[in-house]
Amino acid sequence: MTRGAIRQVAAERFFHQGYEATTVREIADDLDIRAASIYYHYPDKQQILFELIDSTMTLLTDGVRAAVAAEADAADQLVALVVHHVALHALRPLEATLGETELRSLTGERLDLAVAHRDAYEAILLGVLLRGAEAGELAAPDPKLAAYAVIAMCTNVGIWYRPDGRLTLTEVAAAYATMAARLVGAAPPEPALVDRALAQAVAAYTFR
Amino acid sequence: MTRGAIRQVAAERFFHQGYEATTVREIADDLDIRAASIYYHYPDKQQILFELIDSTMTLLTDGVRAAVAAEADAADQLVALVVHHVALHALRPLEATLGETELRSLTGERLDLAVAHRDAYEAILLGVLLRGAEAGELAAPDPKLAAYAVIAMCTNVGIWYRPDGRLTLTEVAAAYATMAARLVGAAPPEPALVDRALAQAVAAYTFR
Amino acid sequence: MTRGAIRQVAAERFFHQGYEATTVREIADDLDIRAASIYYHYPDKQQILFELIDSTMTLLTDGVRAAVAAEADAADQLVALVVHHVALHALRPLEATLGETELRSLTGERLDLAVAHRDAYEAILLGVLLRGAEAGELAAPDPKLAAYAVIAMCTNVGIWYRPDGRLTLTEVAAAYATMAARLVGAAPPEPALVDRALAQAVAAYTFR
Amino acid sequence: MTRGAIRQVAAERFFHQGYEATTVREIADDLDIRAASIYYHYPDKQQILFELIDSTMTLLTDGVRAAVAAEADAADQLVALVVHHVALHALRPLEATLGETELRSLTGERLDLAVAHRDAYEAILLGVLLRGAEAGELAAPDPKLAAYAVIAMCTNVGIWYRPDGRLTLTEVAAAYATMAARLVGAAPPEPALVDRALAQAVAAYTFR
DNA sequence: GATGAATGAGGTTTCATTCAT
DNA sequence: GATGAATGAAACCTCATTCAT
Repeated sequence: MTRGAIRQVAAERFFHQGYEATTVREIADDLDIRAASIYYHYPDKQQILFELIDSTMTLLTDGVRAAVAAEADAADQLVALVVHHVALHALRPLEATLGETELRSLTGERLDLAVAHRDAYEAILLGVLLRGAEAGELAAPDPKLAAYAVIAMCTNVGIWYRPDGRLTLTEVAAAYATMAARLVGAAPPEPALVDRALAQAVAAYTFR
Repeated sequence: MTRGAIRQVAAERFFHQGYEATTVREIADDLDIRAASIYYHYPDKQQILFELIDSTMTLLTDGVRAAVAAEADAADQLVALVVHHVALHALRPLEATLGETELRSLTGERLDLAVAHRDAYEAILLGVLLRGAEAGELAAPDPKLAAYAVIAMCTNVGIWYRPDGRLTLTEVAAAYATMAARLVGAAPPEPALVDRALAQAVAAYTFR
Repeated sequence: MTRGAIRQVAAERFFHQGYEATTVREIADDLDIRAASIYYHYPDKQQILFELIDSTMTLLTDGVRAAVAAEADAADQLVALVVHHVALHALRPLEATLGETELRSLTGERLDLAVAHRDAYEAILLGVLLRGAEAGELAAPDPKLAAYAVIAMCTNVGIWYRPDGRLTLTEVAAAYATMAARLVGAAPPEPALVDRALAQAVAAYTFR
Repeated sequence: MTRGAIRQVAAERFFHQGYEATTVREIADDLDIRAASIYYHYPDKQQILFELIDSTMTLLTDGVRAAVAAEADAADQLVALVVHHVALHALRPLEATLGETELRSLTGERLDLAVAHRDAYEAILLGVLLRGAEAGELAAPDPKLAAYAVIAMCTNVGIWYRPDGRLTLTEVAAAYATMAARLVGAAPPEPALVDRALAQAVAAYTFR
C-alpha cells in the first residue's frame, strides 16, 4: 500500500537527515511518484512523522506494559522493560529513534499527544524503579535519574546496532539488561528471563 | 563581542528548535540587528553551528584528558570522565547537546572534523574501559557497549538538568558516577574523588 | 438530478466565495460525492458557472422582453423592467448575482456569449429610456447613465434581500419601481402595475 | 517607492482579473522584479489588497464627512456625498472598486476592519436620508433601500467611466447628483453646489 | 454513474545569501 | 560594522483534471 510505503521511506529519510532537512519531493522520488501524490495519502508532511512516532510509541508501550505485568520482582520487570526497549530500537531503529530526535518538529495537538505518550512510557519505568526502591530490591542513587539514564542508554542502541554486526541481538539485549540491572544495584538477570522477554519482543516488533 | 553574542543566541535557538528550523533572521532578531549583519561576522549559518560544536568538544576533550591522566585506576578514571561529561552538559547544556543532536547538519570538512573529534573522545572512554577490563578492575559485559551506554546516559543530563532543580550539581554528578561505576561492575566512587573532579570541571566549564 | 444539484451548490459557493476561490472538491463535498464525479456531469468547472449565468440571463431577458412588450408607455415599461429585475435578484440571488460579479471568470466563447447576452439586456432598458425621452415622457439627465444606474441599483437587491426580512417582496419591488421612476423624472407607478408585473415575475422565476 | 508601485500595479490586476486570479508573480513581472522581492515590502499578498481597500475607504470617508458637514440641508448633503462618491470612483476606479468587489477576499481581522469601515460609511448616508425624512425635505420610499440604491448606482461609475469619454466628470457628477436627488424625491441640485463639492473632491482624490 | 489514485502546473511563501551604500 | 533591498532556489501545498476500474 502506498500509504505504508510513504511512511517507510520517510522514516529512512527522517532518521538520516532529520525531518526538517527532508523534502516531500525526496520522499516522492524514492517511491517514483510525484510530490503531489503524497498529499493524496497524507494531509501534510508532519502527519507522516506523527504517525511514525505515534504508532511506534504505541507498539512499545503496549509491549512493555504486558512484559512488566508478566514479572513479579521489580528487578525482573526492569530487565523485561530494557529488553523490550532495546529490541524495538534494534529491530525498528528508524521509527523508534524518531520519537526521541524528531519530537520537536511536531506542533500543536500532535505534539501534545506524542509528549503525553512519552511521559506515560517514562512513568512505567519510574514506577518499576520506585516500587523496587520501596521493596528494598533496587538501590538506585535516585530513581528519577536512573529512569532517565536507562532510557537514554537503551534508546541509543537504535543508532549503532546492525543486524549483521559483531554482536547478536540476544547478546546486546543481555548486555544492556545486565548494565541496567547493575546500574540500579541489582544482580545481573538470569539468561532465561532475557530470552523469554526477547522472544516476546521480537514477535511483537517484527513485521512483514 | 557581537561574534560571541551571535553564538550565544544561536545556541539557544539550535538547542530548542534545531539547526534546520532556526533561521538566520531569528538569530538576528534576538540580537536586535539585521540578518545581513550576521554575515559580517560569520561566512554562513553552518559556521556558527560548527564553532559551537567544535569549541565545546575541544573544551570537553581537553578537560577529560587531564582528568583521566590525573587518576591511576581505571575505575577512578571512569568516574573522573563521567563527572566531567555530566558537569559540561549541566553547565553548558546548549552547546554541549548540539554536538550530539545537530552533528548531522554539518557537511563536508566541518562534518569530518567534528566526527573525528567525537571519535577521539569516545576513544578516551573506551581506552579506560579496556584497560580496566584487562586489569580486572572493571567487568562490563562488553566495553564498547558500555562506552556507548555511559556516553548516552551522561549526555542526556543536558536535556533535563536545571541549576535550580531538585538536585544540586554535586548530587547529580555523584549519582551518575555511581551509576556508571556500577554499570561496569565497579564500586561506587569515594565522594572525595567526585568532589575533586567536579571542582576541576566547574572551573574549566564556567565562563563569564 | 445530479446535474442540477451541482449547479445549485456551486451557485451557493460561487456567490459567497467567488468562482476562483471555490474548489471543485468543495462542491463535491457539499453533495457527498467525490470530485472526479463532477466531471461526469460537466466538462470543466467553468461550464458550471457558464450555465448558471447563461440560464439566468436567458430567464431574465425573456421575462423582461415580454413584460416590456405588454406595456405601452415608456414609464410603465421601465416599471415593469425594474420589477422583473428586482424580483429575479430577490428570488434567485445566487444565480442572478453571478452574472455581474463572476462574468470576468469566463473566457473565450463562453465569455463572448455572456457579454453579448448582457449587452442585449442593457439594450432593452436603454431602448425604453431613449423612447421615453423622445416621447417627452421621461427626463433622465442622460439615458445611458440612467440605464447604468437603474441596473446597478436593482442588481444590488440580490445582495441584501432576505425573504424573511423587514420588507415584503411587494414592498421592495414597489420601492425600487418608485425610485427608478423618479430617477428618470417620472411619476411613481400605480400599485396595480407593480402588482401585475410582480405576479408575472414571481411565476416566471420561482422553481421547484 | 517600490511599496507604492506594488500597490499600483496590484490594483490594476486586482481590478481587472480579481484578487484570487492575480498571482504575486504577475505583480512582480509588471514591475520587473522577482516575486520574492514583493515579500520584502509586504508580509503577504492579502496585505496589498487590504492597504488598497483601507486607504481608499479612509480617503472617501474623510472626504465625505467633511463635505456633509459643510452643508445644512439634507438634500444638499446628499448631493455633496454623491458627488464625492462619484468623483472618487471616477478618479481612482481601481482602488475604489476593490472595496466593493474584493472585500470577500479579506479574512480575519483585516476583513473585520474593512467591514467596519464600510458600515461606517453607509451610516453616514443613511443618517442624511433619515434626517432628511424627519425634516420633511426628502421622501424616499424607504431610507435604507434608498441608501443601498444610491451607493450601488454611484459605485458603478468606477466600472465604465473614462476620463476621455463622452461626458466630462462635471457632467457625470451633475447627472448622478440629479438622479440621486430625484430618487429620494428632492429637486435637482444647483449647479454651484455640484461644482463646489466636485472641486473639493478632485482636490482630495487626485494624487501625483 | 462513480471514484480511487495520480499528477502537471503552478501558487504563495521562506530563506540563506549578496552587495552597494 | 551595519543594513536596506533584492533574489535564486526551493519548499510546502493546492487544484483542476484525467483515467482505469
